[in-house]
Amino acid sequence: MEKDEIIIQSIIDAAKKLIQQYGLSKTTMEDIAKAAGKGKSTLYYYFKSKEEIFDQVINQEMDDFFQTVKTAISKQVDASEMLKAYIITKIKTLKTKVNLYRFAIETDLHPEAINDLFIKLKNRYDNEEKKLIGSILKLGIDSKLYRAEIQAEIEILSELLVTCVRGVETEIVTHNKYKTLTDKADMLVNMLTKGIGR
Amino acid sequence: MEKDEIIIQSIIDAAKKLIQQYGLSKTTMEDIAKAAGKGKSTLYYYFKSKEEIFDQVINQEMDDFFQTVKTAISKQVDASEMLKAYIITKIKTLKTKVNLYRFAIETDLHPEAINDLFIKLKNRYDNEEKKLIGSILKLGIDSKLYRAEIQAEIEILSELLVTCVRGVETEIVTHNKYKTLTDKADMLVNMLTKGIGR
DNA sequence: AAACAGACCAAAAAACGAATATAGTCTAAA
DNA sequence: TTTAGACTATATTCGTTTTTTGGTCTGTTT
Repeated sequence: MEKDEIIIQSIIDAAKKLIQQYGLSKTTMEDIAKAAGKGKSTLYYYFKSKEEIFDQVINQEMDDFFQTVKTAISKQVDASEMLKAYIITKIKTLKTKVNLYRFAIETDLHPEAINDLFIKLKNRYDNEEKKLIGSILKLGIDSKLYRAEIQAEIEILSELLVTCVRGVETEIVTHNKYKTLTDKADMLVNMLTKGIGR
Repeated sequence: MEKDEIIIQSIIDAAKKLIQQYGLSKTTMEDIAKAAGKGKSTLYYYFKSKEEIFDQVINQEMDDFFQTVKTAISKQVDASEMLKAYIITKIKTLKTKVNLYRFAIETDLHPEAINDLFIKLKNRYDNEEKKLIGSILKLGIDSKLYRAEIQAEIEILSELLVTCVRGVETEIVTHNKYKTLTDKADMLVNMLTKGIGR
């Protein structure tokens, strides 16, 4: 890593820690500067605004999140197991992140600033997620696990799956129903593969 | 209808209209009284608090909502068609209600009062919805459309389906993706019955 | 009594202005 | 090139006053 990259990262890390402790709105540029052992104006040498720092913090967290899910998927042997791993890992990781930022969520959630943030994140990662699921389905077809006919509908099916998992996600995270997670994941994937019809 | 029932309903109707126009928090007891052509204290003769009036308004709307969905389901010939009708009618009806209360949602959504409301509604209707889906699945099994084995998992499967539909709901309502509604409903039910495995 | 109105009150919310904090800039020094 | 610190204009917080509002009480009409 270049020297200035190290400094940039140390600033982001300082901001990350402060956001976790105090929330977005209570974290000031001076707090960050002090925590990073720099003067405030130094931050403006590396970043053009407060928002840019926050964006980077959030992007790093999201990338980390996504990476965790991808790694879990890559360890599985077939498409159906991958889908299960996707659901379970995603929700578990979400839980730890929510826990990490639990205080920040409490203090910041009401202002609509956070709402804009969610929209930004959704636009950014929704598509990647669809593509990820799409590639798993494709793999399932190629390995003869899934019927070839679904190839034509793979796009909308991926979208549907992401949406369904998001429903499960919301249910589980907002109502603390973690016990049912693996059951639901198994059932969803079983239903998906075998169907309930006779 | 009894005379006092008529008056009670007229008060509720007045409140309903005002809530749609101005939102929960901007609708005062005096507004309601004036709109109903009564004095303020008269409202307290029929209702014990403002909250009680609002609860009744919301309950009526929810019952109406639920009734619309049930009616649509009852017109279908088999379980799978019922499930499709459930998804489509629910989301369409939701859309019209959201539209009706669009202004109220705008002005009221931030305060956490509305959050408590959602929790109340969820607790109240979630279970009814699960039972509804459960009964459709049961019907599907009885009519040999669905495999008998799923009988054992009917509870958790209903819960899963409600959750998935809620995901689709959120996606469609918050991102105005109404065009994809019937496609998604068809695909979800097809996936559910036939599965994608080979 | 049943159904209502209007004055009334305490408590909550809105309005307002002063004090404070904060994002971002500028200048200069290391 | 990198950093600090003083500086400013704007946004936020905070304490105070004023207004609004849910709810009660008293009394009047039906």
